[in-house]
Amino acid sequence: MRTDSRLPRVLHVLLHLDQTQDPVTSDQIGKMLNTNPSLVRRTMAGLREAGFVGATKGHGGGWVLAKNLDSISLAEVYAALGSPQLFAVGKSADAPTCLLEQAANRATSAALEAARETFQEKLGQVTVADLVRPHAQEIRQHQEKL
Amino acid sequence: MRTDSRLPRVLHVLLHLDQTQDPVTSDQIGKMLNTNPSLVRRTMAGLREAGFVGATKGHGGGWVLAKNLDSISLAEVYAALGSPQLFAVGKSADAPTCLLEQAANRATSAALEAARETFQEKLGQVTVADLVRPHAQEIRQHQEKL
DNA sequence: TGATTTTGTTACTTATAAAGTTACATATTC
DNA sequence: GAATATGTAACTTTATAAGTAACAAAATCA
Repeated sequence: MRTDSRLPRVLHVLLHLDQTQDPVTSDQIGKMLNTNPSLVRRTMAGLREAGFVGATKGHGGGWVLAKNLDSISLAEVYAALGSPQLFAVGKSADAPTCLLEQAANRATSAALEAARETFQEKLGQVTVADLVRPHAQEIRQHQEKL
Repeated sequence: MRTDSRLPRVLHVLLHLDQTQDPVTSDQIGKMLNTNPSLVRRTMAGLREAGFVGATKGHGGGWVLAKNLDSISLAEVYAALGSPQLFAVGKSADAPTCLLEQAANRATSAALEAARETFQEKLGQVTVADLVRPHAQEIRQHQEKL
């Protein structure tokens, strides 16, 4: 498949929404993302369900932030998108009978799961607001290690 | 795309090759992997170039191990495959001009790169031989932490 | 020598999931 | 009632590994 770019895209959108009070239409967002409004609505749906944004119809409608960006971690954004498939690499089969194949799958899965944990940890340590606060991210991560 | 299962597949093959002295044909390997000989040859090509296996043509030909499995780490196997694309998730664009998009990409890439490091570390701590030596993998990893 | 086996490689098709597109019902505002 | 937006369903496109077919080259066997 193509590379899934929904996470950076919605982060981008959230940062833009934070810069204005007025609702931003899917059409305007589509222009920011170089895509079309329908895809924007589909992609943002998860964030709406999670309560991070609100959408209103009709004249003057559009998307607005419904929560402060410093109270939303990147991990929550990823989850709101439905925790999309992270890896392009995976096991050979779900439940092979061959013991050697099982061993190969176990080792592959173990490395992938460890990587997934790191990914989730990293996302959990950063809020969306941190992204535009230079070095805040590094400081926060350093403090967590103490 | 489909999930890339080359890593567990070639690990599976290496473990099988270790169980016999005779060359194993691509056709026989194809039956183990539920695929066809041509794909086997294509997939194994990297391991041949890396010197992990050898292939001989003609009657009685096929694939044989060219190196001891306890001297091959999973990281080396992954590299021999050409270090395939690990993630299904990625940045929104390569070099966006929007500063907010840059920030979104930076954060996404940072989490992915941290995950990749974990993946590589994990693969580096295990040899192919470890896969069929129960608990050897855990012991080795525990020792590395000391 | 000539038939057979097997790899090495190229070219092409299929499968899968996100991206992209189109269309329209529904809701809100003017 | 006209215009503006979202919500959603259906469909097409794209990208990449898997899968397939075909054949030249090399090695073995009779």
